[in-house]
Amino acid sequence: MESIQVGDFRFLLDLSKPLYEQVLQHIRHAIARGDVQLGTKLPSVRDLAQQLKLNPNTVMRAYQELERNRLTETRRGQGTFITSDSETVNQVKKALASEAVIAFVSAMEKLGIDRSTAESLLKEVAWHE
Amino acid sequence: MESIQVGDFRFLLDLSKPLYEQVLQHIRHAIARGDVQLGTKLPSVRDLAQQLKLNPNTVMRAYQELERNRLTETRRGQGTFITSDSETVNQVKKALASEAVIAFVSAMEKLGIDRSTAESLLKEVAWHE
DNA sequence: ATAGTGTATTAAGTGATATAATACACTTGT
DNA sequence: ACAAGTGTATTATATCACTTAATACACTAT
Repeated sequence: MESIQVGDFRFLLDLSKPLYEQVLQHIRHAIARGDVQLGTKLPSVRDLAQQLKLNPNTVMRAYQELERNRLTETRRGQGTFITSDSETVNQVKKALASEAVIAFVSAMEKLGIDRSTAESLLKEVAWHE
Repeated sequence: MESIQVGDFRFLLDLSKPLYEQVLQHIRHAIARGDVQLGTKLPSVRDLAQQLKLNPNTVMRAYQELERNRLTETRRGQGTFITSDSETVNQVKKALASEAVIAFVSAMEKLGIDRSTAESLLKEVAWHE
């Protein structure tokens, strides 16, 4: 596996999930983490496609999903820009975190693992902060 | 959505994931939770297929995956039986729990959420034990 | 003008999933 | 011996999501 650096972003693609989804998530996470400055321009669709060796349509799909989440804004003829509204970023971040929490709790319930046991399991895991 | 009861199992299928995977997970979770007695016989491939309105091949695929996990044993001409080895069940349960924990921690890391914040989020969730 | 943006369209290819129709090997009960 | 019920294998077909490809168009900046 080789990771590819494009601008502020580092991409590591595999075949486990749809490519457009991986591109979407890489950028979304970078924004949520605060790794990229708000208001800055994303690589152009064609640029990113070429560097990641993907079809422009595939990158396009990721970009459109980002805009649907209001994480980016499109300016015709100029490019796609990360939103400058930190509140939007926080909302998205919170929503994604909530999804992950719900998925975890759901998984524990399906396995019949109670709360205290689940908390013990969590503590056993190395946690890089 | 309508859930279908077959023997000791309750199935609720949708189109969000492969059908064979959903069948697999329903049975696997039932075993992990201890909802079914060890050593008992699963519905026959044809029976389950008919009741779930699936193709026998689809059910077959789920059953083969269960056997790969050693959660079931096949006796030619007799049927597919849940393992009697509770240790195997515990191992699988632990492995699945571990996967879920890792997925959760990974999600938090990707979002740049630290441990204490993640724990707070977990506490906000209603937890049916 | 020219080059660089996002965007839309149409076509084609690929792979995973699911169904369908059969056939075979084995076990149990009669 | 036979029939019925098991798991299993094979071949074919259909569908759908994803991806690529090749163009074309509208807009913006230099």
